[in-house]
Order: sequence, then C-alpha cells, then structure tokens
Amino acid sequence: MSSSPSSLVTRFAPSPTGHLHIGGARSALFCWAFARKNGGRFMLRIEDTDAARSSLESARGIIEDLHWLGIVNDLGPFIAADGSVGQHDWEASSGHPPVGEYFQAKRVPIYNKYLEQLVKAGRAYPAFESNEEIDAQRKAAVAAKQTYRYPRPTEIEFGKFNAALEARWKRAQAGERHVMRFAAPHEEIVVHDEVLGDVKYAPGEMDDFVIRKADGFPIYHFAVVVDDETMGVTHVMRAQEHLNNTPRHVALQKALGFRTPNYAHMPLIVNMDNSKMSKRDKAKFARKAAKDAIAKDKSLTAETLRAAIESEQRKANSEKPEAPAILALLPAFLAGENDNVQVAEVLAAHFRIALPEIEVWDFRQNGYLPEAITNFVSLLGWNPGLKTPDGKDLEKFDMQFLASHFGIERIGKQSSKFDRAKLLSFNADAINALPDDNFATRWRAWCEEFESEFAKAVGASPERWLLLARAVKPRAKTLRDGVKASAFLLRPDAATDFDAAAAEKNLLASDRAGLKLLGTVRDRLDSVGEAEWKAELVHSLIEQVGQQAGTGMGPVSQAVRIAIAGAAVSPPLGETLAVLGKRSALARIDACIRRFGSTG
RNA sequence: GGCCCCGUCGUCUAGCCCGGUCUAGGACACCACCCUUUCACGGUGGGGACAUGGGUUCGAAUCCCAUCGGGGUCACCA
Repeated sequence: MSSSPSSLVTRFAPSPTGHLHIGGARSALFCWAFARKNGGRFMLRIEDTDAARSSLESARGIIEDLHWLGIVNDLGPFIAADGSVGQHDWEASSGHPPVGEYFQAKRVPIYNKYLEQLVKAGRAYPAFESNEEIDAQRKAAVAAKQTYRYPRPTEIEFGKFNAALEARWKRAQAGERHVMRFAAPHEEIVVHDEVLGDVKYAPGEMDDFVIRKADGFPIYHFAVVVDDETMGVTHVMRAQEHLNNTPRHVALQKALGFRTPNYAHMPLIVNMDNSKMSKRDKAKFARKAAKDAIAKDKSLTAETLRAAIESEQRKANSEKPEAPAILALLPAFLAGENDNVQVAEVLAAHFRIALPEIEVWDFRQNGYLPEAITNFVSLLGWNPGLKTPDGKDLEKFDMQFLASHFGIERIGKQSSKFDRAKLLSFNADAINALPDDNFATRWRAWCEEFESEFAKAVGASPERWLLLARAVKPRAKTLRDGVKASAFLLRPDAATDFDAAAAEKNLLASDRAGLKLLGTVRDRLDSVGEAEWKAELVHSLIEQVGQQAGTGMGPVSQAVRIAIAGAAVSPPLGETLAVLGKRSALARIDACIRRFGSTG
C-alpha cells in the first residue's frame, strides 16, 4: 500500500450500546479534523461484537449525533435521506479493495481466517476452562495480592503448531466450547505514541489474553487489529484509557505480519471531581436527589415515592403503559442495585431537577448548539496556540478552522475536566453571534422538536417568531432558556395570580402609585390602533407616561410588567407587548386592575 | 496491589521542546463598579497558579532526579 498523504485514514469506532458520549464526540472530532487537515479520509466503523449490548438503533443514533455535530465520515455507514443505513466504501479508483462490511458483527469470517493463521503459526490456541474456573483463579490471585495472569498450558509451545495444539484445535473444530487465546510474546514492547512519546512495557507484562469469545465473536483487541489493517487505517487516535491496550495490539500486529499504524492517545475528559464522565452519573445524581428528599421528609419511602410518581404520571397522561414497569425498578434503583437511566429521568421529572448532560443527545435536547459543542470540546486537550489580533488566546473558531489548523503536535497530555459553566458561556456566545433571523429559524425548529407545546402557543407566523426571538436572544444561554424567557406568552390573559411581593412593591406601595400609573398607561395604549402596535411606539408611550408622571420609566415599566407577566421580570416591554398584541396586552392590564381594585 | 500516563489560577489553557523578554498571558467562573425600565447583554477593574524538595546553571515554570498528589488499566465490555 502506498503511503502518500492522501492515503491517510483515521477512524472512529464506537460500540453501539447507547448514545454518543461527549468524550466520543471529541475523539471523532479530532479524527475527522486530522483527516481533513491532511487530505485523508475519516472512517466510521461499528464495533458491535458484544451481541448482548449492541443494537442497530444505537448505531443509528450515534451516526445521527455525529452528523448533527457536523462530523461526517468519508468511509463507513451513513443514514440515507429515506432513513435507511447506507455506506461509503473504498471506490475502485482508490486502489484499496472495498471493505464490504463496516459492522464488525458481519465480519466474523474475516476474523476467523486470521485466527486460523495465528493458530497454525503457534501463536493462538483454544482454551477450554470455563469462565467460572478463570474467575476463581483470578479471585485467588487477588486475595493473595498477586497480579493474575493466565498461565500458558505447558503443552503449548510458543510459535509451534505442535501435536498438543493440533489436538486442541480439533476439539475446538468439533464444537467443544472454548475461547481462543493469543500466545503473547515474552519481549519488551514499545508503543510509539505521537502524543506521549515511546511507552515501554517490560517482557512478561502481557498474558495470553482471549481473542475470541466462546460465542464465536472476536474480542475487541483482535477485531481492532484485523480491521485497522484490512480497512486501511493509518492513524489511530483515541482516548488515553486505551493506552494500556496498545501493547496487545502491537503484539498482535507483529504476529499477524501487519504494519503498526501511528498512534496518538488523547487525554481523558473527566468530571469536575475527577471521576469518569459516565451515563451512570445521571443515576447517581437522581439517586442523591431522591435520598436527600427522603432524608428531609420522614413520611417518604421508596414505596410512597413510587406511588406518588405513579399517580402523578397517571394524571399527566393516561397513555403510558410502560411507566409502571420502569417504576417497579425504583426501589432497587434507590438501593443502588441498578442505574437505569429511565428511572433517573422519571425521578428528575418528579423532583424537577436537571440531570447532568453526558451524551451528545442530552446537550442537543437541552438547547446547545452543535457549533458551541464542537468548539468547546475541541479545546479539551487541544489548543491552536494562536492569538487574536488584540493579543488574547484564540479560542472561538468553527469546524472549518479546525479542519485547516488541527494537528497532533498540540494535543496535550493531561486530562481535562469538563467545565459545564464554560460550555454554557460558549453556547451563549454562539447564540448571540447568530443573526436574528437565523436564530429565529433555528430556535423555532428546536422548539418544534423539544418544546412543542410552546411552539404551538407561538403559532405559525414567522414575524411573530422573529419578534420573540429578538427579545429572547440576549437572555438565552441555551435554546431552552429562550422558552423560559418567553414564559409571559403562556400566561392566560385573564390570569389572576400575581407575584405578591412584586405586586405589593410595584403596584400597591406608596398609596397605589403603580396602579395609578398602570391606569394611565392603559388608556394611552388603548388609543393606539392595531396596525400601529409596534415595539418602538409602545415603548415610547410608556416612556412618556413616566416622564409626565415625573417618575422616569422605571416605576411605570414595573407596573406594566406585573400586569403583563405576573412578575417583575420579562423581556423589554416594547417587544413583550408587541408579541402579545394589543388585544391580549390590554386584557391583561384590565385583569390586573380588576384584581387589585380600581384607583377610583 | 502490579503496570502505565500526568501535575501552570477553582476550571480550560498560553508559555516548557530552543533556560533570561514571565513582577507568568488569555478564557470561563467569582467579586466590585459602570450602563440600564426588570431580567439579561455589554463595558471597566480586581483577587487568583508554576505540587514539594533537591540538583545543573550567572540565571529554571522551562533541563535532571526524588518525593508527594491525581488519573488510567489490569474481563469470554469496548
């Protein structure tokens, strides 16, 4: 195979056992950027050899998450417009033979071919111990404070297909239950890593690890090595948690006569408390919230909590037949016996808490922009090392920039903590960088997907969306914040509930000064025609009332705000009233005046 | 516990390879003030770090060693 720059291939190889993890997103991003920068290709491969945990649904979700982030692969599976899973393969002109299958579960014959090669070379052998036997040996070793290493059977000769191995091979061929083990070499192994430098492992560190499970599927280490070779991968970039796997891969490559790809191990992304970022964090978080509640409220138990949530759900929507099944897991969940995400979500809804975002989907659902995520995450373990014209570190950039500036040289070595506050700030900046109309369009699309009730309330008019979007944009750090800032919209015109303290202060205090001003404003607004009802005009009318009353705009605004929003907080009144429309605005003011009595 | 990796503000980092320009720069967060019709946005300013101890050197965040600290990994998961 040629080694011209254009034959460079990176790959992202997720296991389809859930959503795309944020750390996985960074790995994929770096692989993508590195390929783009060097005119190579970025490949996606699905590592679904764990039959029990893998699903096509998950693979599909991961591909969609990547696509949403703007990380599109040149080789491997993609989701077609009609929703089917297609794939890009090496084209004939590339000189590389087509891969055929990018899902490992479909490549078993290929692994078996290489496996047989290893056996015949005396470098792999069937082993017949049961899982239980091995477990017992391992436990004994741990109890004796020894590192467990599988002892190679004395009859196995390294590098020789002897009679004993042949006999084992026949038993395996005959269908006897077995695993395949690699005959590890007794030599020092050096991993050349482009981030970490040479990492050395002493002879004897590696034992004869399993390379094919009893179910016939290859173990990760073996599948990776075979696939990276046969698929044409030249650069393996992955998280540092894989570093200690690499000597196994190198040994396997040598035994199979494969070349060793370039390795670059990226620093880990961890929680602020140094723990591993895992979807289990959601369970931990929800469990803690529930336990805190139970500790505070003595009448609460796992059982009463379950019952409360169940009746709550029944009230909310009757057509949710699977909910009780999930709730049945609740007591065990609280006892720490399972980390079911759905239970965590149910608890979060009940206690009105937000679970930590761990997967790309979580961020998407909570109103993060893909460009903010990729920008932020690219700074975790990498840095362009450039300054802006005013001398500050350059840290705001887009995918295009990454594709033209990314390099392994500037990948760091120390793990980075995932600082949600900084991500939030990046997201707010990304939102504010959007032109109003663009923001309006994207915000609306997001609302229609994740806040459909709200989207319905806003309606179909693009003008109304734009008006609202303008009011909301500077106070939205996430798209969901935009909905919160629009809470006034959902308030019924005839509502009679008002924030008591705010009403007291802004309406009733000083001999009902606010209420009097409100009456004046009401009459002024009433004189405006429906067609003239625009933000600037409404704003200037309120301003005038303030001037004439000699109070300035403050007291007037606050009085109107209480009437309109029921609270002392809302977007600027011009926009707020414009979005509401004259009819609704006046109805609210009237309802408020009625509620607190006329000024006489 | 064995093996492996790492160690600059609370956090992400620039600087480290090619010692002096570093009284260590930026960003997020925090605090104060300004702007302001509320909430936000924005602006200005502030506190805040080279883990520790030894070397090497005229001089060390930068080179070497040790200690301490953190993390990863030790599956018929990937």
